[in-house]
Amino acid sequence: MARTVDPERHEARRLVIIDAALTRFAADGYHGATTAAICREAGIGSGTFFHYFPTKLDLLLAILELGTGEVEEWFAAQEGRADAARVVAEFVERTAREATDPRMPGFVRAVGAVVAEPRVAAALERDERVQAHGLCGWIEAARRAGEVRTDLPAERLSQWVMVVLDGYLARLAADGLDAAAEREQLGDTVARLLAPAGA
Amino acid sequence: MARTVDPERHEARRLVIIDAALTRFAADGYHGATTAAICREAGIGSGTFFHYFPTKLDLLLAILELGTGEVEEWFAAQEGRADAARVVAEFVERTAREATDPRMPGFVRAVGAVVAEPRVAAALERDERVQAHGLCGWIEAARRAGEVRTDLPAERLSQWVMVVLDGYLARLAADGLDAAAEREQLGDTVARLLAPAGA
Amino acid sequence: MARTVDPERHEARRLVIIDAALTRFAADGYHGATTAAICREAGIGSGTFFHYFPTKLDLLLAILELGTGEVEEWFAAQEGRADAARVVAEFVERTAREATDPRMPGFVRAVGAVVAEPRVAAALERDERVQAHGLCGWIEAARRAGEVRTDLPAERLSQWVMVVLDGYLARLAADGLDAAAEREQLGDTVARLLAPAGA
Amino acid sequence: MARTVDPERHEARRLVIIDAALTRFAADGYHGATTAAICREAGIGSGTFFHYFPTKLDLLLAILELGTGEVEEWFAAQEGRADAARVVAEFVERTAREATDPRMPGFVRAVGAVVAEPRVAAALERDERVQAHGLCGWIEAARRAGEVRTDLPAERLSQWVMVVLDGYLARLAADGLDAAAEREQLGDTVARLLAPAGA
DNA sequence: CATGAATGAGTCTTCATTCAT
DNA sequence: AATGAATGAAGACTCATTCAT
Repeated sequence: MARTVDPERHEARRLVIIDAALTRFAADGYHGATTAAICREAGIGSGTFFHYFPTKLDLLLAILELGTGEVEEWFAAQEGRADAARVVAEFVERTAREATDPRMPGFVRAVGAVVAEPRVAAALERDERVQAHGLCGWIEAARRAGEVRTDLPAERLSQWVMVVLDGYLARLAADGLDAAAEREQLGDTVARLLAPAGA
Repeated sequence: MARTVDPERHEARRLVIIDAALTRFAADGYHGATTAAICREAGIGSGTFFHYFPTKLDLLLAILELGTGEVEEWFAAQEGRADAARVVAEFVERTAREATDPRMPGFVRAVGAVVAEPRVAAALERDERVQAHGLCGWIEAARRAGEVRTDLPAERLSQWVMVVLDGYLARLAADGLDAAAEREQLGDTVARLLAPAGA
Repeated sequence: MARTVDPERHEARRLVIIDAALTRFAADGYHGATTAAICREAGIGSGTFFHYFPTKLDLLLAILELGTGEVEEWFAAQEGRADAARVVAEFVERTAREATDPRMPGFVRAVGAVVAEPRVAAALERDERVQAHGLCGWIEAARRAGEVRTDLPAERLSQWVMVVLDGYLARLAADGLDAAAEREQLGDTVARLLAPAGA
Repeated sequence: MARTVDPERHEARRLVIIDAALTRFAADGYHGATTAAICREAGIGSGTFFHYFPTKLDLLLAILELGTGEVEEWFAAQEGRADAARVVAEFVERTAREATDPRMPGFVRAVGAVVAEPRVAAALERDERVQAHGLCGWIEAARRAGEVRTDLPAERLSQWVMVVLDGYLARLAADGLDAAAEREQLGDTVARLLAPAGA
């Protein structure tokens, strides 16, 4: 009788809810996406929802952390590579690929609606730190290899790479850009940004 | 006889409310900023609010339109100038100056929370069209003057300038960038983006 | 300078407001008719409204009292007549004629929405008393003349005449009846109600 | 597995709310009866209210439809009877019995306050059609049996029966009539209305 | 007198969250 | 574990009424 807690089943369902939430948040915004709508999308009852997440906000945070974790893992997987400039370029490509999910820009906007919440601010900060730190290391290495301009410190350069990446995501949301057509251009823009002074 | 209608007083008060709303929206987001809080900030009663704006959403739209109008006027004022590349640079500077208002990034995020609303989407689209159209003309002129790369059409280039501007605003909000320190860098980044191929 | 209070002008304007209110109340109900709408209909400012009536409710009461007064006057004008049964019939006709104003049924319903208000209840009671009392006297006289049934006291008979009159008004409102076509039938119905037992 | 859905419990509670609303509407009118007051009367939380009815207006409509349904059922149950005139009389009695609920007249007035609402108008129209149609059939039959006057078509006669019924309800509300004492008189009045010409 | 801008108390309604089953 | 009925705090908005001009 005693249903042993099945961690796999639990995790699978958790992911279903996260995916449903991503869809609803992206389409309707954080406040526009009611827990009821998320439950409907996930095919669960409202009571079940709160078995998995104590709060609607916790669900948002879970999605955020999932993303941060993936970035962390990605950088961890690059450890030891010698072609620093290539790593930076591949990170940009990776981000562009992520942005291919049509829900991404909407989700980013949804998160923006709740940054006043300290826990969201913290999660966002951590995400940015992970990205900035990851980028910074490789940009520094590329700089030493003479593949990147030296008039600015690596920290600021990685911030500016993130400026372009964030802007790219924002313009996708605004329908100003076509994700498929502009992925290449994104790489070129970052290249121009990082190019040594007299290239 | 006593015509109490004082259009100036009316307009002044309207601006007070708009300013208060800008503050609250930026700090708490669209949904986080209650009409009560906006009224408190503006020093008016809740009834007065709805004397000036039929809806909280209409207030947001009024702010948006105010911004669009200023951009329109700015471009109208440049009409006839011959130094196209300089105009583009000045537009970027102008945007950076606007971004100096610490409420700007927060407000942009607040707007993002309501894009699902058709009227907001329309207002946003109009704003982007005005910016894109204004930029596009001058970039085209600068291109003909050989001051801008020719491998991409002016339309796409203006989109990419907006990528950088949007990203700049977003990173300011994320505290990744320091508005005062990076304004110059912004100009340089756009310059690199637009520079002719073999510069 | 000293504008002497012009009682005629004042009374005229008062009637304009009353007329406008009758229109709005009839069309939108008591709560549906906002003071703003009544002012618009009357062509006055909202401030002026409260110069003439301390309260929206007082306006309703004024209309009610106007009606009661007219009934009172009508009965006073019949004083001394000898054809009692004819007077009763003429009162019914008079009521049917009043009901010709397309706003009447709507207004009656509007009043119904506020009977919980003691002052309205009192005004209504007074109106009914005036009608019942007026009718009762003539029915009594007609009864003595053998023109009206004697199995019921005059008080109850006048109540039943009012049942038919009230029902007539209600059905007009419900579009069940056509005012023009059924006025004659109304007289016949009351006649049947009052006819001596073996007629 | 635990299907919590208990349709009986749901329906029971729905009826509790309807009953509470009938009480409040009757006492305070449609606008005077706040949802809060209805909830208090029903012993439920404000949130529960909207679990059962999407809108205060929908609650009113539900009551209306309940009444219409009962009339429909009543007429359906008479199907096949041969004593047409008796059926008409019994319908009048039935209506008088309904009017015994002291909340009835007040509720009717409450409905009157919202007839401007199209949905209410439609529900009311349907109710009247059901009553008129039901009555009309039996009056026609009675007419053919020589038990009812033939100088007016059955349609108009049923309208006039409704005039008396509506008026009866209205006078009860006005305290002009005593429900217990006058029920018999109601039957007599309708009988006089329908009696063949030379009775 | 006439005006209409300003007011705030009061309403309906939404929605995240709890809990008995 | 899963469910969904129940909850009530919170928020946008309406409108009769006041008052300075």
